[in-house]
Parts: sequence; C-alpha cells; structure tokens
Amino acid sequence: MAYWLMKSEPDEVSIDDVLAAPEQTVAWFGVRNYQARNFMRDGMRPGDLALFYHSSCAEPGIAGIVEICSGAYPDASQFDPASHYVDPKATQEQPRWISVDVRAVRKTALLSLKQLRTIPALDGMRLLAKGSRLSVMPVEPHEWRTIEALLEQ
DNA sequence: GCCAACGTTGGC
DNA sequence: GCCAACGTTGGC
Repeated sequence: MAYWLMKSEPDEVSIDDVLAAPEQTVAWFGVRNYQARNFMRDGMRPGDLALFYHSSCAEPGIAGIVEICSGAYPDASQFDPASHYVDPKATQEQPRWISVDVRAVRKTALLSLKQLRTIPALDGMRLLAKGSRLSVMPVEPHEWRTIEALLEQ
C-alpha cells in the first residue's frame, strides 16, 4: 500500500464536500499535469491512502485523509467542451487524462503548511521542496507516520 | 495582486 | 533538440 498527497482548492472541492458526497466519494478529475497523472495512473491502487491538502486558500494545509477507491479511468471532463478542463487533443480512443475515485476517511483539524515546515522529520518532504507545484505526489511512509501522529480528529 | 518556479508550446 | 514566449500554480 502506498501513501499520497492530493491538493484541492477548497473553493472547488473541500474535505467537507467529499464528506457530503454520496458514499463520501468523489471523482478526482481535472489533473492536467503529466507527472501527477502518471502517479495516479501507474502508482495508485485501491486501498492507498492520501493526505487531502487544501491549496490556494487563506490557510493552506492538510485537512483530512482520503482512500483511493477505484483504479484509473478516463477523466470525462477532458471530452466536455463546456468544461474548463476540456482538452481538444484528447479523444475517446486516446484519452490523455484520468480520474480516480476517492472516499473520505476522516476530516482532521487543519495541519497548516506553516506548521509542516517546522517539523524536522519532514525536511525532505516533496510538498515542502522549493517550487514544488505537483497536485498529486507520493508521501514516504516515515512522513506519513509523522503526520498521522500530529493529526487530530 | 505579485511573483518565483515550473511546465508546455511551437518556431527554427 | 534548443530555447524563447507564454501559461499555470500557489504561497504570500
């Protein structure tokens, strides 16, 4: 089983939105970066756990834990001309972008980016690297353990 | 709103 | 294949 971190703008989809969804499950769509896509497509398996990270907001940080609950499948929004995420180069035969479904495991008290930066054990964390912008990235098991111990319900 | 960092595009 | 121009991300 692998660990991940997934960023979402809470104005778009917050941890509360995932909790409020049917079966506490939403499709993770709109990833339009190849590295992030490849992590989802090649690395993620159902049962993997991910830190749910709120980005581009007043207080960025970890807001909950979700479980990957599907394999990769074509992201429908790439074919939708009305969608902000439409990709004219994607075809049904050759989709470019994929989704996975995620289920909320629990919401946590916000563990802010500011706090994360103060924790020595997380020094090498990809999220904290300078210029890191990936929206889907792996989390090392020791990083996961460190963070999980800090998360409150 | 600013801007650093990074990714993508496309001419050559 | 290079690289300039442009677009996006995301913290501040």
